[in-house]
Amino acid sequence: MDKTMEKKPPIVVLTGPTAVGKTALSIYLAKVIGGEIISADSMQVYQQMDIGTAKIKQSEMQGIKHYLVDIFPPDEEFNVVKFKQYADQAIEEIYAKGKIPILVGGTGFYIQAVLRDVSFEQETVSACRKKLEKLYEEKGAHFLHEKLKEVDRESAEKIHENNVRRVIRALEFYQQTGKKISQHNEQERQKSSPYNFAYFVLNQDRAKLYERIDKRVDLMIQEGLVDEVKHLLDSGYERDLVSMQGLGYKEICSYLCGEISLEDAVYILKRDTRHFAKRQLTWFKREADVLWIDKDYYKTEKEQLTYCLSVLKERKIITGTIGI
RNA sequence: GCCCAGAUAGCUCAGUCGGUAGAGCAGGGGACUGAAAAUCCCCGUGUCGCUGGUUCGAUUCCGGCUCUGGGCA
Repeated sequence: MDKTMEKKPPIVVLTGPTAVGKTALSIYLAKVIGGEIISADSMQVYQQMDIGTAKIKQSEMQGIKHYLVDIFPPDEEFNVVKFKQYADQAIEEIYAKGKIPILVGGTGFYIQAVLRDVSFEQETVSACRKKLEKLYEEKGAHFLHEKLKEVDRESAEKIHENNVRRVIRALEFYQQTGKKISQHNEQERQKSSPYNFAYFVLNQDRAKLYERIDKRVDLMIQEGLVDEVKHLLDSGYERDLVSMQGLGYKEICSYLCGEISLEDAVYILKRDTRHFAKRQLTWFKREADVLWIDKDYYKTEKEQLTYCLSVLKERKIITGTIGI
């Protein structure tokens, strides 16, 4: 073994806002460096949800193994903790084969959990959250926020009282572990990554991205998104499932239930997807050590790939012999 | 051709009893550590259609013009 080589295990991340073109580049990259793909996408894990999640098709995979795609029914709740468990396991499997794991997908939160090896407290999913939700219904957001102030002042200062979901989570954390979530977060933030990683974010001019989003939504409708959602509802999967909160699903549900016209549903879906892309970008901007791949500069996939490879060689994630 | 109603932010519109204007949406920025495609926070100057008049002062009142709806011929 070369002593100068990085001791940390290698990992590649390829992300970016929705519809920017991650999938195509990821396959190209995986083939060239001998990698396997772990999907970092909170919605593509669900079976029967293909069109709306823009899930990669078997034929598009070109023989590259994908982990964490299509693994749960729509009524199974998925979250970061599960993601972290499955992803860590997949990473081990990939190393065992002597290959490089490539994390591909737009859920920045999930990527962070794996890359920084965030540890999650052992918590039992209890009635605790339900109780807090009920408390909110009865007493309102301000009351809950005041309650949080009593047990974890720092969190209360950081979390806006209208952000009920996060206020509830902070309270839940305290009740379940006896610790303050603000302290836990602070601890985890200090951690440095156990990996020798390259974190690529594919991006392009905002107006062009929005055009792509609009087109992709139109395409989803053409490909039968409405039927897909209808089939899910007919199969007994209800609107309030976590999976059904995904973009494309909640809007089409609203149409199928007669609340809005299809035209309005499409308009809202496009708009919400644009908003989502913006939020993703905000996340990536804040992440440290991010390598932006500007599509307006690296215009072709080949140029994008060449850039990636140069970084990977420099960081000794791949050896110098690999080329296109 | 005549009558009526409009013309104000990218869009839909409110408003100023005359002292140069503000909502929603769009758009922009931000937060995020067990729902994250979720959840939440912050950001509003624009020849007030053009042109005369009245006035200390007009986007606001009056006249003319242009355009857009609707009606009558």
